[in-house]
Amino acid sequence: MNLKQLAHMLALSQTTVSRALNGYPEVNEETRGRVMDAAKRHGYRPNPSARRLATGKSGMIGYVLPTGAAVDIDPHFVEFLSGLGDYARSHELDLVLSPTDADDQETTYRRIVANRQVDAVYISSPRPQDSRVALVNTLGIPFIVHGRSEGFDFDYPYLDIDNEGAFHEAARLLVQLGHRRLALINGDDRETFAIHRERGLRRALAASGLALEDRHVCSLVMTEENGYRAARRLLEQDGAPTAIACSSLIMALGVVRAVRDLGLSIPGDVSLIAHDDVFPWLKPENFSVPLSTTRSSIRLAGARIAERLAARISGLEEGARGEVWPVDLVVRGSVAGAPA
Amino acid sequence: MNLKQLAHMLALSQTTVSRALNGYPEVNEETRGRVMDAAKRHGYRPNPSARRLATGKSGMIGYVLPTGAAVDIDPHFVEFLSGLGDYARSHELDLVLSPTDADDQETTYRRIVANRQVDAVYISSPRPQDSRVALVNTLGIPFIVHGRSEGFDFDYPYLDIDNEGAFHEAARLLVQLGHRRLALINGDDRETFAIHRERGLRRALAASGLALEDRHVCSLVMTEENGYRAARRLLEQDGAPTAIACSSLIMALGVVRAVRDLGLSIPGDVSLIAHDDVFPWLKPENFSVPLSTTRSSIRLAGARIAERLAARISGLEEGARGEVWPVDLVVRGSVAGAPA
DNA sequence: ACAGTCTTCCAAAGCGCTTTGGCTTTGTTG
DNA sequence: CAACAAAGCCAAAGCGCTTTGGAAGACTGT
Repeated sequence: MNLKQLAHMLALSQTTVSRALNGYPEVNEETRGRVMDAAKRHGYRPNPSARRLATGKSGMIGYVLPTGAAVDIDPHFVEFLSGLGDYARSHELDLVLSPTDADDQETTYRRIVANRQVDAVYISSPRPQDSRVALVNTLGIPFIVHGRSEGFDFDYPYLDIDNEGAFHEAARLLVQLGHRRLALINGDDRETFAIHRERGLRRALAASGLALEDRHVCSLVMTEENGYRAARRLLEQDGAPTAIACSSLIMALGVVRAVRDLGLSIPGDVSLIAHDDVFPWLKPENFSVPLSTTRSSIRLAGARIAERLAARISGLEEGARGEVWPVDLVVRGSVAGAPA
Repeated sequence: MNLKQLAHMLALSQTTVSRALNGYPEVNEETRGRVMDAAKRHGYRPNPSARRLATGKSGMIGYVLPTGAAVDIDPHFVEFLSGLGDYARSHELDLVLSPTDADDQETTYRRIVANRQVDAVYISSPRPQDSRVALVNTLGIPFIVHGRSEGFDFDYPYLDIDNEGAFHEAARLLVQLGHRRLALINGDDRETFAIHRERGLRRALAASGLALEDRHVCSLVMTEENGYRAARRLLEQDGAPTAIACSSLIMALGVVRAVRDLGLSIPGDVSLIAHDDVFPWLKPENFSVPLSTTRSSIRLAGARIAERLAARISGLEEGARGEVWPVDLVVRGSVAGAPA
């Protein structure tokens, strides 16, 4: 059942039917009623291929998915996706993933924009002066950055959490508890979120006349194994830290294992705070010692980004609006006063 | 730059240019050369919207993503996606995710097929007599099931791992080591994979005149917390099992925690084997006691499915070919002889 | 009653590609 | 050399929708 047939059986022109269906004003409400009704009765659904050829709109949002033998997709992605789906589901928005060689994302962005394959894109895990942000900004497609880039001479729309504030608060708490030697087990420090977290931690220390020693900072891909390695390295040093801030729950698993292997205890010998993106399958309160966290639901962020992208597509949102969400500090058993 | 312009500057008809570009035989090779050359030089890329309106082919594969407030996307999905991307990346295949109310996937399948939004779909986490499989089969779109359904009067193409064989082997090993009371911590037992694993385990036990007691079987969503709960329940019983087979590495984390909480040890008091889908961020060899596993890379499965879908789209693969991959049993420190 | 203004609808022109059917031109064959 | 086939190319008709530029009829005010 296509427009032509529908129009014919209504004894109307395609124009009128099309307009009636799409809510244009120049059609009699009574006629619109008839059209809507017939459309529903016959299960008419406009052909999206035709519509997109005519309008250039696809009703989809895009994400360039960096892949490659040496590239692992972040498990956080699933949670983000859940959130995106939460919104998209009720708005008939689809998401198209364009897998791309991680080193050549630019070509793909250009392609999907030139081809009008999607109406908007989002960018995740941005770095300072991220070339993707600059590119997409000039390409003129609606977009939102999940996270933040830095060092541009233009503004752009983003949604980020207050990573700096989160780790600032976490560190402040630890310092208050008497800790003097803090350590940071961070994610890839080429990414902005990691930079912000380190900054927040440093700022809190500086406020008390303390400093973060370089040897107390680790920056690694966020796996359990790397958490373990980092923690061992830190804790086996002379002048080992008495408190660790950790950028991920998965790494924290490794940290806990390392602490145990070394015959130490949490929080007796070392306090631990990790960032929690809120996974349904791994909860900080269920760690052998309940884990203190800085918490922010990445799933909610996914939903919000879908919402904002939809708003941008339909022109309801404009300009370079940045949105920064506060992060909860949730104190549980894994922090205590510094050992004497 | 569109076809019309390109044809005009080559002083050829659109027909010929189109045919030259798409490898049709009725065009002189010399002409084809000229066309190809000019196309490349001017960076001509056919407009996919137009092409798909004309051909009905979209160059995308689809996945209906069940979502909802109570629905969590499986973290395995990310690894599967990595694999899919590994193949898709080099073949300009995009993946479109259609988020859908988990209870109403059928509508979405009908929609994406009716709309010709994608050229093929895959289905994951199938259950016996899964309605999605039956539906998609009748809709006539190329598809592959990741996993297996059962109880149909038709065959269908799938890729699955030998879950039954895997858990059969695992159980056989445990029995050989003298274990008499095995337990199973399984995933959602409405899904085929879980049924197959239980079947494999039962079969191995039966071969030695043993049986799997109902109270020794747990079926839960695969989270760390559920692993913990299940293990506690099992191990606090009278006649507690001396060996546990577990369907997921994430649950195994919880099992290990429970064992520790109960003052027991692995493998002294209880042996543990888990299924490992191979995550980059959580490795069985790094468990406090290295974990024995049945191992099969879900990422490779993703790549293979993409490959087969592409083959089906282009007509290279036909019929209801089922493909079952063997599963490795990797023995590490978490299994030992049954306690006396 | 007449010009002017809405309101409501329509015919037709795209959007950019593929594909059908046919027309030349060249080559082959008896 | 006429007859036929094959090779190489083209014009035009879709694919199914949106949108432009009117046109006809109904309504207004004078």
